Amino acid sequence: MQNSEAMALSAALLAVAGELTRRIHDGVVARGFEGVRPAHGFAFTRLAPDGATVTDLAAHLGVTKQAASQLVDELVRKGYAERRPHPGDARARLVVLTESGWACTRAAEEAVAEVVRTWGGVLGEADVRALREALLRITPDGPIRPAW
Amino acid sequence: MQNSEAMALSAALLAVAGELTRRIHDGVVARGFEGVRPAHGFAFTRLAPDGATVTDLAAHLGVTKQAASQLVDELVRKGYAERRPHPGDARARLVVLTESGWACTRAAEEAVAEVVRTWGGVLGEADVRALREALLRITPDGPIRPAW
DNA sequence: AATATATGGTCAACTTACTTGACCATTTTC
DNA sequence: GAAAATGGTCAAGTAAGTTGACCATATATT
Repeated sequence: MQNSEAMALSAALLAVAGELTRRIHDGVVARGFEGVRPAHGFAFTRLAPDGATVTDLAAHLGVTKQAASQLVDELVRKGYAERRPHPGDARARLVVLTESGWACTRAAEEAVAEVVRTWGGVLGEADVRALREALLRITPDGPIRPAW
Repeated sequence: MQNSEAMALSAALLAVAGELTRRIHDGVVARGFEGVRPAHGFAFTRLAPDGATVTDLAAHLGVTKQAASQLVDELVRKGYAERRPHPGDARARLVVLTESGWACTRAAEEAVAEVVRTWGGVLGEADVRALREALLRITPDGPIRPAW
């Protein structure tokens, strides 16, 4: 592969990722959820199943636990999450989504589906599937990190 | 396409984009360029051919011209760019890369090539090509924006 | 069992990378 | 030639992270 082709791949990947983020955000806002930032979405995916501790969240997001705690403060203030006592560890607290938090999560999923549908319109179903499979194979482990 | 498949695609795309950014940054640092942020790379790609004005740069990056100006201040302070009078418009200034700026650009290109090579090792050349073509077809116009 | 160390969490202060608002110099429009 | 638009900067404010200090509880050491 030529150097310029690698650069084109890199630029396209980053541009598409930026556009995806923007359109998810717009879609969530369009569904009536304001004051939500992209970073909150990644917190939601970690909180969604059964809740998580602030420390879990910090590791998932790749930030300090202080930053994660401030983010939880914000989610609580906006009514998307709440802190509950942690069963079995009196130091810890379990952060869980409220009903509003679940609704916002569903809105984000709808927004994602909408964007992917437009990609399907351009590429066709088979190529979208191939894109997904290729990306899954090169997906790294480790914390979710902003693309820049 | 199922909703969960769309979510998997979205998550993989964002994770790969974040990892790419991180590895480019690491590669540039490993080649001896310190104090460079990912955002500088996008500025470099705009400045590279013939230079650009601060306003051009702001549009390219999707930020205010004040922010672009501050970013140029930083690049100048670090020796990667310089402000020259603009030929044909005495209001404007042409921001161009210094030799050090070009060297840093080349280092970033090498780092990108290195990452894409590892993807080639996992996917094979044909699938990397297909990935590039698919991404190019869904690449949006407009300013480069952070993925979150 | 008692003590030492590690872990979960928060408070406070600081930093960074942006923003908005005001303003000046030059260019373009009419 | 005057009015409006454009390129750029200065200054101050804001958002989202950081580091450092600290407390409460849990785990490990002896």
